[in-house]
Amino acid sequence: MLKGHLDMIVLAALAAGPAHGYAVIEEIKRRSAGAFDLPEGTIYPVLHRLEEGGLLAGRWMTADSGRRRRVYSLTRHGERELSAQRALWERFSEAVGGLFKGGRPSKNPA
Amino acid sequence: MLKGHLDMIVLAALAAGPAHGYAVIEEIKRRSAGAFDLPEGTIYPVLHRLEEGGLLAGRWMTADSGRRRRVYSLTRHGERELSAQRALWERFSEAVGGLFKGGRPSKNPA
DNA sequence: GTCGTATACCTAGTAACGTTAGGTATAGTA
DNA sequence: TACTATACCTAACGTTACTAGGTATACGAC
Repeated sequence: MLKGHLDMIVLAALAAGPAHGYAVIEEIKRRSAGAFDLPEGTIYPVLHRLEEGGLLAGRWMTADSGRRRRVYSLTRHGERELSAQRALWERFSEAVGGLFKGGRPSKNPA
Repeated sequence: MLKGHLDMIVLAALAAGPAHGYAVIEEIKRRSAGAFDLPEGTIYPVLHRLEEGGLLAGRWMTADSGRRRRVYSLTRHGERELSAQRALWERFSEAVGGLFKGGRPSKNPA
C-alpha cells in the first residue's frame, strides 16, 4: 500500500520524460530498486485520473512493432503539482522522523 | 492525509510510555513540530482498532482531577509491530527518494 | 504452426482508511 | 453564568489502492 503517495510516485516517474503505462510500471520498479512493483490495475486508473485532472496529457502512438500504446507526459500543471507534492513529502518524512526520534521524552507517563 | 502510516505514527507516539487518547494527539503534534495536528475523530478509531488487534492495551484510569481517561500502552506485540513498521518506513522513504533522484535517466524517451 | 509468455491496454467490484460532523460530559476560568 | 479546554465517542462519507478479471498483439520455443 502506497496510500496517498501514488499520484506523486507516478508523476515522479514521468518527470524524466513521456512513457506509456506499462513502461511507467517498470520505471517505478527500477527507480525504487524493486520496492514498488505495482500491478497494472493500480497504475492505469491512476493515469486516467491524472489525465482527467489535467496533470498528464495522453496520446495514442504506434511503436515500431506496430503495437499501439498510450503515451503520457507531464503537463505544466502536472509539473507544478509534482513540485508541490515533493515539498509535502519532505515535510511529511521529516515529521515522521521527529515521531521516531521522540523529541524530549515525557517524564513519568501514566 | 497520513494514509496508511497512521498506525505507525500512533504506535511511535506511545513508544515513550502510556498515554490517553487526547494526550496522544498532543504528543503527535509536538513531536512532529505541528505537522500532524490530528482531529479526535481520526485518532480514537485508530486506538480502538489497535487495541482490538492486540497492539495496544487500554485501561480506564481516574486522573487527579477526577476525570476518567482511557490510557493506552504498547503491548509486546505492539512493540514488535512498531519495529516492523519502522523498518518498512525506512525502505519506503528510501524508495521514494530513489523515485525523485530518478536513477539513471532513460535516454530519448518517446 | 501453434503454444506459451511478455507486452499492453482496460474496468468492475471490494475493502480499508481517514475525515467530517456530529454528540456527550466534566473541569477550570472569565 | 457562560465559555473554553479537556476527554471521550460514533455514524456516514468519499477516496483510494487492490483484486480479479477481460482483451489483444508480438515473439520465441518447440
